[in-house]
Amino acid sequence: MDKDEARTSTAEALLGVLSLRSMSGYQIRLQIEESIGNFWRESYGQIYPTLKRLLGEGLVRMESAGGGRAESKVYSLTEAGRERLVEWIGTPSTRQVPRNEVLLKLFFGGLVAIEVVREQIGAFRRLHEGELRRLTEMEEDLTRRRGRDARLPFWLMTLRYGVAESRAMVAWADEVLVTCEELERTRSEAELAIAPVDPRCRVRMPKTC
Amino acid sequence: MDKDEARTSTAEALLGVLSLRSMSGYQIRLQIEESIGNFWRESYGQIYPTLKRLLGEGLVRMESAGGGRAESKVYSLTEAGRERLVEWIGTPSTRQVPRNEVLLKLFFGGLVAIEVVREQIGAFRRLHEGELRRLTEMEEDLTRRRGRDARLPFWLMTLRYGVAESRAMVAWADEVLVTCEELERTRSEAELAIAPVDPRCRVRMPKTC
DNA sequence: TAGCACATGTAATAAGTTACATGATTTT
DNA sequence: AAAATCATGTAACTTATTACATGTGCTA
Repeated sequence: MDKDEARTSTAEALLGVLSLRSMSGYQIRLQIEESIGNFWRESYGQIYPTLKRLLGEGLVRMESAGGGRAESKVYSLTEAGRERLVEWIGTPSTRQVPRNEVLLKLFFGGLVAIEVVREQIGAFRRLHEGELRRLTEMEEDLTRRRGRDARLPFWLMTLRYGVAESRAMVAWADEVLVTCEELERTRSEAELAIAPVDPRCRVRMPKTC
Repeated sequence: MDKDEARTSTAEALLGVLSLRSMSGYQIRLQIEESIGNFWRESYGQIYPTLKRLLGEGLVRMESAGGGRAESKVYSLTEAGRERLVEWIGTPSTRQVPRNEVLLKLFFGGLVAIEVVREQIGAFRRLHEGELRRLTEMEEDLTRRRGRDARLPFWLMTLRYGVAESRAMVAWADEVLVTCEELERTRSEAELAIAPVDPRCRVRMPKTC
């Protein structure tokens, strides 16, 4: 259990979006949402303090602007900031195990009726089907609107990631649903083996059965 | 931006592993690692306080045991605990966007030399290739050792998730690597278009070129 | 004039990791 | 005797979200 200077990449995410264009903290949030929002989120509670820190480190520069609706502080990337960003992109990425609630429930699925599991996985499947549609639309939309931008290929590749993932998840869910059916069949067979062959007998069984 | 009682499922994860067998806090950690460790982690800093809370809520029961190497507290699931667990399994799961550092770097990949991107994605590919091998081994091992357990299908399905995911990630990485090659080709063509047609001229160019 | 979009910022809260303190027993 | 394993627990710290306070200027 080492510490190893883990740190998260909030600062680098901000430097990244500022490499697209100069922005206020408010705009950074919107920009994050609509560009890297599929795999990265930042809240104001992170953005404003981080911008202050980056300013202190000389990685961004700030200029007050009153032109818009409200008084705003427009941040831009400095040369040092750009260098930091470029350096970070080349740095090995660490991946930590992300928690997965659906898998946690599935793992203990033996404790509940099989329909409960099926419903859970069904919802998961629908979610990823929706994602698939949404991402495909984004792909088309982005290509239409930013066809000339030299950075488009990189943006599309991140979208393709989501597509690949959701496709795999839909396929996996289908596999699980088949297994659920098999389990149900096995269960009712086991039930039949215990229960009397004549179905009429079941009706006459007492409640404790 | 609503709160909506988000809560995480640390407590339920503990109830879940306690449904496998009664355990001490220490053993819970080991058990988590080797059963749901592919998609769920807990640290002692979470486990011990949560156990205390669950005990207070009557969801687990505790018995001191001195039989082992050291004095230990063995926790078991109560009926209420089991009910809570079962109820939770049927509850709709929420998914929040998990941060993805590799995608963040790829998104801003236009800022660096293409080899840097390729190295980053190459490492990602190797990681998932390794995962694929590891998970497949786990699958075989688990089937061999727990072939009779009625819960095995559920355990295998969570493993299949990882397999499906890593397979998709390897395929995606290959797709990205191909795109990188294309980008490189396009770049050198653009370079050629600017540079004189006769390659001998390049050698005679001054450094500033 | 009410409400919305733009805008900055912080305090409270939550969740979680890491590192440490402590100690018994077993293995090498 | 040293090292590893089993075991409990907490304090410090980090990270992040949420909710709120505050205010401007445009639009319906």
